[in-house]
Amino acid sequence: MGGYNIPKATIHRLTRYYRCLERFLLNGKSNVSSKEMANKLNIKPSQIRKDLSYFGEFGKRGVGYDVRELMLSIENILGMKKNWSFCIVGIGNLGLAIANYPGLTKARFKLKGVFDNDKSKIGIGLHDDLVIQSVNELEKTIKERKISIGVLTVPGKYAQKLSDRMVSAGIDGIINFTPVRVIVPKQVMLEEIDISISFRTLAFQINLNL
Amino acid sequence: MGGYNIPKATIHRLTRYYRCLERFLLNGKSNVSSKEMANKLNIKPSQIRKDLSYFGEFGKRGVGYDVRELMLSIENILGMKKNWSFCIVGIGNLGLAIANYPGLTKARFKLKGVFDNDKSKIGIGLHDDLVIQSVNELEKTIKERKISIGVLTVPGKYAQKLSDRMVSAGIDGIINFTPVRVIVPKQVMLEEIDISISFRTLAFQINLNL
DNA sequence: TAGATTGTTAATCGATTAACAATC
DNA sequence: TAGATTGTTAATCGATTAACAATC
Repeated sequence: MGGYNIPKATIHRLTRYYRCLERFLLNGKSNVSSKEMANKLNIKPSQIRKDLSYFGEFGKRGVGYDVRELMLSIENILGMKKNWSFCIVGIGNLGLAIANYPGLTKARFKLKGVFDNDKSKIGIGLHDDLVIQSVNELEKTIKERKISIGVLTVPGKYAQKLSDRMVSAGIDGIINFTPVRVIVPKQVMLEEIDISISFRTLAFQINLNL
Repeated sequence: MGGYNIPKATIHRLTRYYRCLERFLLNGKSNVSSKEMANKLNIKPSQIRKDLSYFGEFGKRGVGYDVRELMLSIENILGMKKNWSFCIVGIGNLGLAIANYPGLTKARFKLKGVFDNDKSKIGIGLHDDLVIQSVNELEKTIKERKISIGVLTVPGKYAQKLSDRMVSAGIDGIINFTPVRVIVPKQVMLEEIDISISFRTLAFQINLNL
């Protein structure tokens, strides 16, 4: 059941640590201290050490961290070298944008299914090996292709129903881009990205500064 | 200079309160208590009252909140009835998706400029009244059309430079969709949305649960 | 008036940061 | 050994939740 109670912020920072280590490695550095990393990232050294301590001991006292080793450790922690399969439900502009998002393939997220309920879209090819399928085939395809992550980019009113269907097909996690909050059982992981809320928050802050 | 030190989470929740009030109004309710709202939203009543208390007193003790009045107050707090103009820098898949994002127009965010440096895209019309412009015209257009929000959907390596250019043209806020963090002066507001981090966080959580 | 619910103060919880003993 | 830096404990900070006096 996992669940060490690790702050989400820690996970976000781990990806930043990794990118930082990549740069150090490129510059030919093989060892690095939490202080050096913290300076680059504009955070406190103890934050880095605390974050890492959730997962084990990766450094040498008095010496620091081996860049390559720490990268491997973070790769392990985050499951970065695993291959993840995902599908996109709703091939509108946003769905298409995610299908073509360059960072995902590099990060081993492989698109294995695309669904829509618009008959004019069904059957159209995507990338080399995919065809837009009817949402009727959602459950069957998730099971057959062992898809573990589902991306919801449909109009809000369909979000909960399609989320339920993915859950019933055995999906492990859902990324919900609709403005509607969906409910999933606790064993299914959920990330919500509400683009309009970022616009709203920004507008509020600008408003405050006037 | 504003800056009451209001948690970002409070702003996010205010938009949820507003949506909740919309539903109550539709159901013909004209008065509502923090308890009733909290039940719907699955949070604590004191959270709602605390959030509202940052901005003033909006209820009647022993009675609750007038639904319509509270909606108006939230509209004011968040600047929801103001018109906001924004531009998109980088008309790839993601930029196009945001250009066509349905919630934004409804929320009074008006697209006033679209830029790219790909010659094959420049000159193409978008919506009724826009044409994709060269990034050379970025500063001029931001000033002429009084654009206050800039959306960055370019490859990461161009992010900082284009951010700087928008800042120098007098932009008020930037929404950065690239995986690269940008630095802006404190008077410029910044929101960062890293889509790949959500995939990564989800993968981590799934990994943990195995 | 008695009951209900606010606005606000105090307590709790969780995350960040500082301090330091352990140790390379 | 002396200096450096870790891993971890304790202190601080900030946000959420509970409690309650004010008051409709």
